[in-house]
Amino acid sequence: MMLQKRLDYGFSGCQVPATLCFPKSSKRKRSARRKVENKQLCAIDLLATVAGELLSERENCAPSPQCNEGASGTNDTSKATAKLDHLCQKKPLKIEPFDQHSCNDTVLGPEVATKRQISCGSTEHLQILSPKDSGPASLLVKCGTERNLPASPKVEGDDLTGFQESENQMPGNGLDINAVGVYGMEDSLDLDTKPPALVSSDSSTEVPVCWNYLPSNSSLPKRESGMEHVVDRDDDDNSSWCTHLSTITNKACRPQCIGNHRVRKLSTLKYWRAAPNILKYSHISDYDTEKKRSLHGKKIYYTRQRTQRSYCKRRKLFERCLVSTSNGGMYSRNIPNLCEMGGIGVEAHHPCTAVLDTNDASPSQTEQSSSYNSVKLRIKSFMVPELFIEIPETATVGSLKQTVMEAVTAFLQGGMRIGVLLQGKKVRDDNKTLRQTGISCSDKLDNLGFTLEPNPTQTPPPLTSSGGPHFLCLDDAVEPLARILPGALSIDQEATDSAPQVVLTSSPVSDHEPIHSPTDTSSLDQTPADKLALVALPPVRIEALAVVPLHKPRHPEHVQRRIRRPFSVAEVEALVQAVEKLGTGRWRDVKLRAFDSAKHRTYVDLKDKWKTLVHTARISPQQRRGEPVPQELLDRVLSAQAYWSQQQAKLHAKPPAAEPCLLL
DNA sequence: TTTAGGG
DNA sequence: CCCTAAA
Repeated sequence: MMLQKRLDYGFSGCQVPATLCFPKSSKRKRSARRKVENKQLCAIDLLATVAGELLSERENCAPSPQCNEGASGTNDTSKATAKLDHLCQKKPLKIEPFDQHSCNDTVLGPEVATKRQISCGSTEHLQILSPKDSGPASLLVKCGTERNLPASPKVEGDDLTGFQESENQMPGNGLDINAVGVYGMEDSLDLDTKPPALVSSDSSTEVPVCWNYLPSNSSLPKRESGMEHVVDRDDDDNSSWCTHLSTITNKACRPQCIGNHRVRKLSTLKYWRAAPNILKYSHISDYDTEKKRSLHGKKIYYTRQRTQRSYCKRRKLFERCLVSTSNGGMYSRNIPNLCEMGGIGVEAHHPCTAVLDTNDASPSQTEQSSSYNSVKLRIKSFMVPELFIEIPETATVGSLKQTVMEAVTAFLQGGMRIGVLLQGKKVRDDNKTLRQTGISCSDKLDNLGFTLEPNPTQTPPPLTSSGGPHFLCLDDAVEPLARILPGALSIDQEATDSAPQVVLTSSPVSDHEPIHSPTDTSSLDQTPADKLALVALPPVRIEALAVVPLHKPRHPEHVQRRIRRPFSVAEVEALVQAVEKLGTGRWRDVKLRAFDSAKHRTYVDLKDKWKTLVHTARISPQQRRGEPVPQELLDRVLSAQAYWSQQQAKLHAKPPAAEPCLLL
């Protein structure tokens, strides 16, 4: 155990690339609409098809001659589906770790992980790739007049140079299976230093800005340049657009201005905060988080405020790297939480904006344009839920791949569903047309998001992978930081620490936080179904859903926001009891007394909770949200608050006075 | 590190 | 929950 460091990989989601568009099955005339609805796939179903195929074909993957010929123009989504099926069946997925610090998308070979500096406490990029050598994988579904342009090849060279070079520059390797260049949008916007944009001389193409400054232009073989050959002319009359199963870093390296709807320069600091749940590295356990904090200092996760003023060269180098990845895919923000398995970037293509904007046009107008009136969405990727993997440092990259594959496979066994979010609200009625739903206007398309959801009717996937030395588990909604350690090490330090601890009070708040073993079902209040339901968290209000670059967890240096973990009534009870006893100014003692074994509750948390409790108690019950706290408890909160604030006032009044007695 | 308070 | 200032 001592000799074998383990690698904790937190996956906030794997991205499964996909692109599709579909007709807007909505017309003014009811009959027409019915016709459309009957004949064409509902958008949601189509999405499900895509996702399902992408996710299920991994088993049956016959070699494919090619799947990369451009799709022929058609409005028929059944053809589109067929195309998707075709693609999916022929394209097994692969799991590849790659170097986040290089634009090469360098795929690691089967070397030992340690040789690649995939080391403990760091996070490496992982991605789900389209199959190697399968050619440009286009999931493009033709709609309207767009044509499929040459897709970019995926680079899978063995050149590890970038990686190696970066090793000394980075505070650590990021293992980030999440995808599209989300790194440091905010950073990028604020830094003056940007890598030179590498712009192709080919007017019809744009070569992404890449952070490794590899020479790149369109004349170079794309397989060497490691960049996508992006053709993107949304505004063309031809509505030409090219999509592909792009890889994560490829996305990350996309040019800054590739279309009005593609890139938003947003200060993601704001959105980061606005969508903490999806942004955070929530798979990292508190333990890990705290470990990191202690390692790097508690201020490391500030973004620019800090990085700008106080960081060393290494830091700057890192941020330089962030810059060029700043324009990753567009992703929905304010997705409720990662337990809904992340958002999916959606891009809107408007072949005929005028039509889209003429919802109030006369029927004839609408009718006339209806054939041209389709909704084109580009789903850059699907995300699978967070996974937590622990793997020996001596494990090979190959086994890492295998482990990740098993994790993904295990999850996918349960079946998937697609959720549609429009402006942050879940669209539940599958029978509505897109137009009825509002998925037709350009502005709303920007607010469209997709989630992958586990099929609730399926049995949860096994928590452990079969055979291998690696164990993995799904993050569950309540305990998103769950992890399972390999073999005999299934009790980690934290468990060891907390297990023998004696809770001073009969506090119900012992820390059941991480799942330390597959058999640990002792978590309070949680049924297994709850644990595996990725939407089990309490409903989260979603404000305006907008599109921002996918916030994949950023560099591990940027410790992510912690998971929100609402206090249970039992915890509130314990807190109230402790505060009654100790007062409102001794949060550390409160923590020790009542929450000592709840590692995820800090004294700051308790103080904050008390603050909110007091507030809750003072507002009307109608205004309260979340799990209702018994009025009796709230009353106690108020009285304790009153009492202790009075005591505090007395203390201030006459300092020499003795400490107030614990009357309660 | 803790506390206190604003965000 | 986060972030900080101040103790």
